[in-house]
Amino acid sequence: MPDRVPSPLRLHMSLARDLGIAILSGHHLPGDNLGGEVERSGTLGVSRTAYREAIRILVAKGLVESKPKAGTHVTPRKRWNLLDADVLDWMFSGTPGEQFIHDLFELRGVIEPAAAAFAAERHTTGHLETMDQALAGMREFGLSNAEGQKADQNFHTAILDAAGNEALASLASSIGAAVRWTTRFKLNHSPLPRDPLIEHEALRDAIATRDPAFASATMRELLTLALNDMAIVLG
Amino acid sequence: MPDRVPSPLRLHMSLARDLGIAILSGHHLPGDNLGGEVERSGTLGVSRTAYREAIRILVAKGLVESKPKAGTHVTPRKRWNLLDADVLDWMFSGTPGEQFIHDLFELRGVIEPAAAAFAAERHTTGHLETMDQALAGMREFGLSNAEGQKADQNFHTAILDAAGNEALASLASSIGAAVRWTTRFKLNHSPLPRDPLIEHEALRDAIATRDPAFASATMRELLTLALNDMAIVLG
DNA sequence: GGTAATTGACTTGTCTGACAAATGATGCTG
DNA sequence: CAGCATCATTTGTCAGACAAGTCAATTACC
Repeated sequence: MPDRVPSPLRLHMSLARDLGIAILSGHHLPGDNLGGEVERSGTLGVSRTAYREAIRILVAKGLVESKPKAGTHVTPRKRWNLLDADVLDWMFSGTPGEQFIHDLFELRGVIEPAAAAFAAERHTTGHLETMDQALAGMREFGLSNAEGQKADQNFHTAILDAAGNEALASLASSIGAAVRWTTRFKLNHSPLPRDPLIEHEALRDAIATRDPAFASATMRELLTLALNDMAIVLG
Repeated sequence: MPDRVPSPLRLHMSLARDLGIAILSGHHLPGDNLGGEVERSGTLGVSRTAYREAIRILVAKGLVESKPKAGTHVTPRKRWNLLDADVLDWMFSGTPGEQFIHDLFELRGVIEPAAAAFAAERHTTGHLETMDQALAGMREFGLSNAEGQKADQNFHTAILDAAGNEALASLASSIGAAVRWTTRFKLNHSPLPRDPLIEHEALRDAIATRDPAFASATMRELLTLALNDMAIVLG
């Protein structure tokens, strides 16, 4: 299977991405008017149709709202779906604010230990297998390349999955973004990043023993270490 | 200010809503093909433009995906943004599955105690005022009408807000949906629902004392009682 | 003179019809 | 039988028009 390169983004998605990034990066502030559809689509050199579809996407993600005569305005930050997969992607395409990184990790600290506890109670052999495959991937490729990073992400997703809670599982993409950011950030700032494989294996075993409190504590440990690594680099 | 009635949904949003509900209610299963754009927009009696904008919204929320020649397919459930405000609205416009309700409350059980702890540490007087206003609303109107239910929701949102974490705050709409459902459900099934005002006031005071552990425990208590109420009604 | 209803102009919303681009399926070729 | 070229179908994009909505100025009326 020749690694299907993801088909280039459609125009409307590409537009939504560009506008989304412009908003998330602070280039357009909440309350700002993006200008009329005809005017804006004109300067962008695209049809009003494509531009409107892009706006519909942004509206769906809570970044803007548009009313007749009033135009398209950036919504207050509180209304943004910050945990949406695309929004996080757009956020991390640049350099997100330090505060937001902190918040996202704090969310991890809330979600993942709880998920680990549930996973300890409810996991099936299938979930363990997925986790083991992910660990094997991390072991084989290391975290310095895309394959290994994907494996890391798969490991954390598998735990959310094993927790047997759809609402929690919906946060997998958000957590995944944080996971990706961690490795990317550490690789950029630290020449020899500590290999977190041991803690991951310990976590897997903790879940396998079906001891919720133990699994939760082990997850907390893993997150603490990950956070320490970043704190050290940040100074 | 004469209570602006929310302008009727635009056609594309209305279409997205209808299709979204059809998907969430299981009328269209994951993998199902929604049919071609021309065909479908024809039977719905709308233009392809409006139909396409509706599809863009559903794509943005992860419910469907469309590729040339392949058509528009419902995505696997795992890809759905179940915590999106609109998706939850659509979900609760019908009768959501019992398992999902359970999952959502379990998520509340993870998020809200943690948020209460953070709120105890970080809240400002402004947050306390908002909470007090919400409590006043609950006291004045009761939970049997829209005003009071809104106040209840505002109270919980204020706590997520006071936690000083944007990522957590993004879950406000999801939590809010669960809160709305609780009261609606209890009112429908129990003639004299227990008034949860006392616990809310206790929670407010717990947060005001700036004792994270205490605030967290009080929140857990409130949630336990709410869950018990529902369990009793469910039998 | 001030307030409320009316009109007007501008912007988003919707429709129509056409062409471009992508892709799954078909059938050909080695 | 595998791989490749072709084709037909469907989504993607474009252009232009009209409908519906909303804000603002203007007018009418008290």
